Amino acid sequence: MTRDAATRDRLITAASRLFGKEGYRRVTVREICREAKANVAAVNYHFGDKLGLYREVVDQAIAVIRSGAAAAREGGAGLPAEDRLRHYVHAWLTQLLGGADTHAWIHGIMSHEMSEPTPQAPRIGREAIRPRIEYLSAIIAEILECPVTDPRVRRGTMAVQSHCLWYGRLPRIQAFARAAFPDWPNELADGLAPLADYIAEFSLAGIRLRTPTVGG
Amino acid sequence: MTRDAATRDRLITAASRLFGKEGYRRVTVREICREAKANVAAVNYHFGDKLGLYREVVDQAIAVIRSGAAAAREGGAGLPAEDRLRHYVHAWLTQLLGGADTHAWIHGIMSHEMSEPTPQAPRIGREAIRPRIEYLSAIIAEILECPVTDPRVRRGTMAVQSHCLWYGRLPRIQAFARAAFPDWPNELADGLAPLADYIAEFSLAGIRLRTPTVGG
DNA sequence: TTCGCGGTAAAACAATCGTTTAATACTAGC
DNA sequence: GCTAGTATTAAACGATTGTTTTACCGCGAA
Repeated sequence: MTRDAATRDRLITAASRLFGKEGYRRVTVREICREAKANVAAVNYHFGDKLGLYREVVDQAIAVIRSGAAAAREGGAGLPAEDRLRHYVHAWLTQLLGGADTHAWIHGIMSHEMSEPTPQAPRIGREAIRPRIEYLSAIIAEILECPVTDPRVRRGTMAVQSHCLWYGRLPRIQAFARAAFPDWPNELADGLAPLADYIAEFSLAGIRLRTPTVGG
Repeated sequence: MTRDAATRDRLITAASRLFGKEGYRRVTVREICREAKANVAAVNYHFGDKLGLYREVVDQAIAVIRSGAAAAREGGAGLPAEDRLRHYVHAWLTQLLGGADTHAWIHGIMSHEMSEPTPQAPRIGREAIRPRIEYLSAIIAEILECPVTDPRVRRGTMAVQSHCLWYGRLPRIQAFARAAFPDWPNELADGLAPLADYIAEFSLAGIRLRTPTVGG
């Protein structure tokens, strides 16, 4: 690895952490370079411009997400649909909240892309979110014994998605909650297994409803 | 109403819309003044600084939210707990997605405060979110026939909250979804009643689970 | 009228942003 | 050991940000 690649890597590492934490817009090039111990011009030299660096970070994020989705797919192979959903929720929450060495920055980027999209947003939708949605939809369609085009499949998928992504922003949510309720407990005090179980069972109960969704 | 109050109001109106759409940070003072047809110095003259204007906008947002929560409380008075939850979901989604004359900007502000907090975030937590959480928690505790301090109440509340807030960002979500699936349908094609019903029934099914949440 | 004052306007302020420049330090190839 | 090309550095650039300044306008009171 040449000197070049070293600072290149340091820049990507720092940028990943910062972009994940604060979003593309809020992070400054100077901040990245300070953390990477590189000169201010390093970003433009190695990546053309700030968006070029971000594009590279998004590349890595997409790759990790896809491999994670593939792992979840393989890990659940052969299991009945409901167990595959339980497995999926577990795997995703682990990826989201798994600890210090986790890829939390990735979902930080996706979360920020949701509230403040960059030119990379469509790519993230196509290459990172789509495989997830397709996998989850197939599980739910199997549970409901209906085609994946059924509206209930889409809504059930959104329900699981929203629940998991909500807890993916747990630190921020708890900061808010503790402003309102000072003794709000730490949801992960007993690890994330109880939480993942709750989300899975809660979702399964809702998905299993076969009644048409019109009216009360 | 003096000339002064007129531009003051125009500034608040423009700022509410823009802050709700883009968040505090991303909106510029010049942008607000251009939309309000006021001079660039008007913000500093009337509100001290940009944050003072934002504080005033947040004041109004909190007032509207609290009155909305009070209306939902009264509208559901006397009903059984499950119907109160259905009513609550309906009312909230209406406020979130009700149309052009709605207060969507309010939840835009809250959504942005979640991913990019400002100094106003704790106040929003205390004065806007807390009453909501307390009301919803009381409903769920009644359904579960348990004290509001039970962890299942908190998790059930978060489940409803996450589901509703997810659809509160429906426009952005659909933009993302259509990048991945070009023919993603419009969830509100038949109005928001079917969607609200789905969310309510989905949530009730999950909440009704009495089984302890540990293990599978 | 003249004065005082709240409101508005144009211009400029300092700070910060992403980016560029020009010079220097380093390394590989002959 | 010299050269060519790459990587790094300090400094500055132009654009944009929130804010301040200064002058001006309109209008009721003395």
